[in-house]
Amino acid sequence: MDAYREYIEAQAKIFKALGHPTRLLMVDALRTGEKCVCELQTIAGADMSTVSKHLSILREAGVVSSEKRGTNIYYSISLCCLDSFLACSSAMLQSRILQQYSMIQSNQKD
Amino acid sequence: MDAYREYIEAQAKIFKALGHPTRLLMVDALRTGEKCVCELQTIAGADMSTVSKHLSILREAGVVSSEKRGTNIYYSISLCCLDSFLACSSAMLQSRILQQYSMIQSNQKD
DNA sequence: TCTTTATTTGGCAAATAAGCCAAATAAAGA
DNA sequence: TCTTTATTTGGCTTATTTGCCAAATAAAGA
Repeated sequence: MDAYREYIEAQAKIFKALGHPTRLLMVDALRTGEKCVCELQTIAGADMSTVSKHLSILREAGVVSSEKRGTNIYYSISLCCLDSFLACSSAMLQSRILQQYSMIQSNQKD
Repeated sequence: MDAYREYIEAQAKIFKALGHPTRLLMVDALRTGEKCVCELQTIAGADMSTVSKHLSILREAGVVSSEKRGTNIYYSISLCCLDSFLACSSAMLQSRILQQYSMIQSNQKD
């Protein structure tokens, strides 16, 4: 049962890494292809050191990987199922909004 | 662009809810079917109030939903794609372990 | 109505995470 | 070699989260 605990913790680490707006924003941007830290800084709109720390959290969780090329370090997505993750959670959010909307409708509150 | 920010934040909230060992453990247990809070307490091995607070985080993120029946409140999974989430992240963890293992092998460190 | 049982809430202390500045590193170019 | 540029690390403060206790709630049963 201890192996199970470790496994749960590793899995939680992945979700936790994705569970921060700035990190998710950067990961979402990486879906169109790799980007260097400076590009990600512009996208995130945060201090370079903050961005760097967020990226290392994502890297340690296995969500992204980095490669140095020339002067820059390029980050890209390494969690293969990320697209389906995001598609799924996005569908869920959308259906929730529709549900709320229909509740408002049936209550005639608008 | 502000709607996008909101959207990212809502999505991050889902991941954040799953990003805690105790919460993920409970969610994983719920995959076999609904459970009352007291059952989840036994599984989590934490104080009842702690469990209750974790459950409300999961509920607010839309991961689980609750229904009162008789004396108890039963929680069940409402995030439809949870199974594929977990299957995917688990496959990813497994491949990472295999990768590390083959690295150890090729370095003859064991 | 009074208890009991199941669950949530309030409040607080301890642990953890975030974000910024300054300093370190590392590699490329002059 | 000395600068410059890109990125990471250390350190510190502030904000957030966690987890427990005690108290509140709510509904069922005696």
